[in-house]
Amino acid sequence: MSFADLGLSPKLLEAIAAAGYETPTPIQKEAIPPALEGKDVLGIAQTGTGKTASFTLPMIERLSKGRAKARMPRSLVLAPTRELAAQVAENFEKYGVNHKLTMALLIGGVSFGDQDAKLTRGVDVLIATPGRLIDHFERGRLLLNGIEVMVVDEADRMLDMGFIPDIEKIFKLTPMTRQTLFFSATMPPEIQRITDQFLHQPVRIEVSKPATTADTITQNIVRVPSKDDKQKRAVLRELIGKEDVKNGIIFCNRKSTVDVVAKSLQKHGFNARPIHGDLAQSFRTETLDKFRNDDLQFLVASDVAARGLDIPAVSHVFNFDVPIHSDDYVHRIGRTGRAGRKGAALMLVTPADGKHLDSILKTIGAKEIEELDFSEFFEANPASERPDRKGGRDDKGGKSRSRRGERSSGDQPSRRKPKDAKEPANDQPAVEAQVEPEQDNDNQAEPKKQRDETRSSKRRRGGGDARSSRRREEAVVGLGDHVPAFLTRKVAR
DNA sequence: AAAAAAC
Repeated sequence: MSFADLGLSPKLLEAIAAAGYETPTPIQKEAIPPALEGKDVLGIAQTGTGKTASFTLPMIERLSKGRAKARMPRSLVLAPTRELAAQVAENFEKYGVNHKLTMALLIGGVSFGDQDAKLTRGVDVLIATPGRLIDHFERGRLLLNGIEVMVVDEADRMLDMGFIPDIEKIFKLTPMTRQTLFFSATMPPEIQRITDQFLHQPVRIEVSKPATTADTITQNIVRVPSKDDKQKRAVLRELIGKEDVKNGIIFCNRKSTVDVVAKSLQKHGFNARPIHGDLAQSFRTETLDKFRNDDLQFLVASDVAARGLDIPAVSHVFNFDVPIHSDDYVHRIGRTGRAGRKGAALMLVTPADGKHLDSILKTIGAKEIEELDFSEFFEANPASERPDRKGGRDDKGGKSRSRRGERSSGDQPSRRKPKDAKEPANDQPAVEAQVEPEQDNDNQAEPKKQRDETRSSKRRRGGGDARSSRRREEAVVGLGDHVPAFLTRKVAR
């Protein structure tokens, strides 16, 4: 079975071959033919299954005939995160090399004007995260009634993120005659309801999970006696030193922990950068690019990077924190051992993590994960009375130029009693955050703590609560004097 | 116990 058997055109087959693919994956085999016929597709599949190409290829085929009008895109792909949207765009570029398709990527955190200019010129493919798409729409810069194909990617994740009302709204703005390709890793009731409502006799395709746990990934844990993050960071360094790490992702549960761990690794001379949703988009993009190009060895990440991102050939995944939901564990370690390669997943487990570890073991269907013996390390470095490691840090920390001295006391574990180690990460970012190495974007320059507070209070006020989204639906914003009547009218379906 | 996403 080859791509040629799926009914794709020579132009497209050439691009696929040029990209180095020969055999379609199961979901591609099953989804592409009905999609080419114009049928709706409901794909139940995770990332790593070749899902993206299963919708980009038939879309390119379909869009190769016809031309886009200004502000009326012909197709729309919705993705939950900016990175994922950008990845879909790359996919279109890769497979669309022989087609003259125009494309716009509407995501937050980047300039509005460039996106708008593209919309004005007319695009065949619009790829977006829901927030920015609706923003454009409400400014009257975008019409969705020319949509021929609409794709919803990672729908269950959209549900987790509270995007479902937005998705429904967007569905209602597109013509009923559209073709819908809908993908979700799981089918919770809310998602089922959406597909019942908006898909027309879809071809349902379910592919099994990509080989995750047992097959290609070696999983281990390290028991850490203290839940002091400082000790965990020391263990992490020790662990990295013992492993033959080509490149690795280090997952933390909190954004603040991501910052601290990244800074700490940098100070110890590791090539590491943080990625999470509070960092400037330019920095996120740059970091991922570096990681993909092997210019970066360690990506310290929140769960923004746990799902969906296509980062090939990661040799190691480190779970600095035990994920709260066992699903997240599966997604995190799924970043390694991809495409049949070998991978290692290592996790730091403190006594407080027992419950979550149990649920992870249950989920992956294992009685236990083999434990690495770190007793010698802990004997040499007991958490409570370990001498301040600052000295050890300083001799490697030539990069961290400023103000280290004035806050030395803040970083001493002895200052804190185990009881109030409740928010271990909380006071430490303030300590380390300003030593930001080679970053020059303005977000980074602000004192971090304040930045976080501003953002979270903004979110609380503005965030997607029902009232504000209703307001959003009713108000027509930014259209000036010329508001076409059909735009102020609700679209009946 | 979190994270993600719009100015």
